[in-house]
Amino acid sequence: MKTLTRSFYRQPTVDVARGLLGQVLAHGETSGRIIEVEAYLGQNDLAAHSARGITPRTQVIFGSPGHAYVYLIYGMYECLNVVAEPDGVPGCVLIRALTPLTGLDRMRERRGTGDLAGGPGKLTQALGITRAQNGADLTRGPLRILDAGPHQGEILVTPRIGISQSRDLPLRFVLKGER
DNA sequence: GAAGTGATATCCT
DNA sequence: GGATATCACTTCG
Repeated sequence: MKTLTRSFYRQPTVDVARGLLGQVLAHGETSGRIIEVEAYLGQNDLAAHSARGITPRTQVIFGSPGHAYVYLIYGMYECLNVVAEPDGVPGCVLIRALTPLTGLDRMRERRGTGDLAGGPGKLTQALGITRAQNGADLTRGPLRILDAGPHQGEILVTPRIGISQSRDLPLRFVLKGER
């Protein structure tokens, strides 16, 4: 499988979000198919971390596309985002859920029992992704997204989950039947 | 349905 | 400098 190239990420955030569905997120021996994502825009989107401009934490969102934005939420969970849009333009895609493909034993080791990658905080644990990967290049290195080709199946579009602002925007994308 | 957890941003002195 | 409110979640009851 080929790794997704920089030009794929250098697109409008919503296009990157839709394009990521069905692709394969891989970290070392562990990997999974992306089945649920959310887009976070830079403008007119108060739920986005980048909404109030550039800060030490949000600078990678404004940086080069195809890099990872990893942050800690609620004191205990990491969330993985993919930076979209050209350099200097904010926009990122939150990876919300995977179906595990390889390295299942390793994932179980890291997660313990129960669901492996059905939520944003779970999949980072299962793949061993932490803030150490913040800013990592997804087109090279151990953390990558692979091009699995076009997926068959419908994309469901819904409002985003777990946010208090800009709830109405239809920016959550799910592969139908994979949820 | 609620608690737990700590970094971050935005106030305040 | 310091205090406080908020938060793109998970787990256990």
